[in-house]
Amino acid sequence: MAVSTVGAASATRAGQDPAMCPYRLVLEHVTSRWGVLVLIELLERPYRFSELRRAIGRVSGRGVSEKMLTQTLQTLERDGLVHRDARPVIPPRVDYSLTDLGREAAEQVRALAQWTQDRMADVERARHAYDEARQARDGAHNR
Amino acid sequence: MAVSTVGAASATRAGQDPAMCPYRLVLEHVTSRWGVLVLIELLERPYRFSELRRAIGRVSGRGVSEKMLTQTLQTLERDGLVHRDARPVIPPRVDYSLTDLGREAAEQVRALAQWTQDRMADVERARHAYDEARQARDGAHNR
DNA sequence: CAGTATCCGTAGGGATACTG
DNA sequence: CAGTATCCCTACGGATACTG
Repeated sequence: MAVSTVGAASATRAGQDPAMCPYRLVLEHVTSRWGVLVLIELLERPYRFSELRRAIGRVSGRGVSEKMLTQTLQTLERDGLVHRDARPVIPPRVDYSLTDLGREAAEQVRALAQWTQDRMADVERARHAYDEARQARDGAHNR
Repeated sequence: MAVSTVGAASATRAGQDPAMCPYRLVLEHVTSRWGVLVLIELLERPYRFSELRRAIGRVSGRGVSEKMLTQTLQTLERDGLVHRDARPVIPPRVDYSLTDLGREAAEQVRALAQWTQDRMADVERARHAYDEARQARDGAHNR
């Protein structure tokens, strides 16, 4: 049975909408495109800004824009998940790391990401089955 | 230490970009705004289309549009997480439920949502601290 | 009821240039 | 290096109307 009140949903644009129940906002920060990646990477070790940027955009297509990374980090910092350690040296050096709270979140996110990877085979099979069924249907429809 | 390969990230627009490593796509489907809510609701019990629509948009602001719910459900169905049971009666009746695979995903998502709720107090405190520190800084900056 | 098809607005997010 | 400030565009997602 349900764990408790999680089943109570809300909606509206995510962004800054004040009319949304507060926990949904945090959830969206954590599950956001870059939020997910930032948390997972920081679970490994602390990172500097540009270092993190490169780490995230490692594989395929271009990575995060500076703007988005900044924005993501600020949001997560404000929520108390990420710690920002800016040291007044030249050139500037800023290290980002997880807080205890952030680590808890990151572990859950990583678990989900890991699950996704582990189950990719099943997903791929489901997709092919779906696509073939669809094609058969559309074919019948057109003849 | 890291569980394995999850730390390897990718990027590019989520949508249908073929150049993104496949598991990231599934992760984005699962963590998408409506995907999260659909999975959590369906964990409770099966739902009919409109019923699900209403259940999701229960609390605050307006809920999901038909379009978005349809799209979300189709994506999740294609990924093999949701089962669609369309019965040829009049009026049409379609029930959505979780597959075994979907249930695994949904449980992780619900755990994350639950965690978020449980830790809201900490998050709120962090936010106030952040906002005050920021205001103090900006104040000093302007004087 | 359960969708599909269209039109359309907006803000999410990328690229670039500039600052401390 | 680590950001901020701007410009700009597209695709996410809402509203509406129509179909099976």
